[in-house]
Amino acid sequence: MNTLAEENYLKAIYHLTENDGNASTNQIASSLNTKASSVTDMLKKLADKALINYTPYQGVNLTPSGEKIALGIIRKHRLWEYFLVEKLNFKWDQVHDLAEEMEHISSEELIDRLDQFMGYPTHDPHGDPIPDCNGRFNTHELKPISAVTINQCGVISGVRNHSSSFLQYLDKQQLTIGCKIMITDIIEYDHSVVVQTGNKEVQISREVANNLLIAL
Amino acid sequence: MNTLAEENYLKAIYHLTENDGNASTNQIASSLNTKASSVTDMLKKLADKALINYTPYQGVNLTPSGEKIALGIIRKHRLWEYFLVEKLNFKWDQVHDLAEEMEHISSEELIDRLDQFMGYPTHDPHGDPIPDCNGRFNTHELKPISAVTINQCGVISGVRNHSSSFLQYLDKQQLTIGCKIMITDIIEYDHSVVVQTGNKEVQISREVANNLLIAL
DNA sequence: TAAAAAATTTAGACTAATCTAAAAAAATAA
DNA sequence: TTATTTTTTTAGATTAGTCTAAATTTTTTA
Repeated sequence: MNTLAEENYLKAIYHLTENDGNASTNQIASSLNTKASSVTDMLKKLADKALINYTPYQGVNLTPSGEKIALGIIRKHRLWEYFLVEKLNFKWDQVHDLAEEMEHISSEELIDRLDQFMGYPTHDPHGDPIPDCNGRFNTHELKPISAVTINQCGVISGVRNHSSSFLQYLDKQQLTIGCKIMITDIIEYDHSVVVQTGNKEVQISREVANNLLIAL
Repeated sequence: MNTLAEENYLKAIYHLTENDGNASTNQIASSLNTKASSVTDMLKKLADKALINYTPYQGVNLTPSGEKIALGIIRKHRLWEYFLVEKLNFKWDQVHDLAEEMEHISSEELIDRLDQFMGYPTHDPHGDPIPDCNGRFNTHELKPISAVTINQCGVISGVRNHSSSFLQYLDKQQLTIGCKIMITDIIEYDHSVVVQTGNKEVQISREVANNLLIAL
């Protein structure tokens, strides 16, 4: 098995390389709140274990076995988040740090039984897809609201930022997962977006629009 | 917060001093599968934190704040065991090691919500009492079967050994928590005990009788 | 109660993960 | 294309928890 620190590095590298190609030492350091020199040390260790491809100064990406481990951790994280919200009635802005701890419980059988217990959910409370026990999940195309044109409709389906302050703001504006919305105006001056949700209209900043994802 | 190692030491000391007075360095070492010298180091650290009373060469016991932490961990352990058996359909012989890992998840709120979700159970799957959120629990008097006289009746209510081999043996003999039994004979030669359970009679060794607890 | 045995502590070393400071490599800019 | 800046790595130290071996204290036994 891998240590807690190793698991956190693999998960960070997974997320940093989800779209692009390689993760840099500094990117990893900042996403784990650690120093670049610590990252270098760990990269050597993970490379020795054949979990990452590492060329000094060139950044890293996951090998198939590293990716498998990362997906296992992400699966656990998202299933625990679902459990916390659906069974224990936590709010979606309260579960991230808890799941961060629970994702390191090692048993595969436990997580598979938890999955079954909850009826094999496909998405966590923030709209992120939950990998199945083989690490597979559907990546439906989501767009940030900032990338959508006027008069388009869609369903809020994900967030790019999981901080509780952002999620609490969305709650207050009633912009939560599953809401049908329409983009009614885009302010030229500061790129704010005016959104029709249910019976009311709200105006959200470019920053918010960038971090709120919809399915068209 | 305390480290994982500290929590394990506090829990071990709690169990070793549950009945008697002080836990010795060697007792702690053997219950944690570590060396006496490692234990001495940790005892100093726990004493510095005022979690144990430690006089060199004299063994240790918990201070009130150490006991509070130990009871918190035991509460978590037993609630997770209950969850694993009642909600995820694990067998009672499969949950100990899993709960050993889960008991270190730190959130109080999580465990209190889990407690509520399950309806505030009072005993775990092995019959051990679950401390409430203030660390209180009832200690009903249980006796090992080896301490009971012929013709006495009782209900199997606990075990002193949590190993899966012992629990699997009890399953096979249909000697599980809640079973009504009667002691029908005690073999003088080797202190085996003959027990009436349901419609059949089984003979159990002194060793087993020592580790199986009943309420009279 | 002195000698032997057992239990405990001390001394010194090791590993994993981290850090700061300095050196080296790569990227950027003049 | 040389100098400057940024990024990354190396060197050496630190902390928590552990270990082995030696020293010390306590307990047991004769």
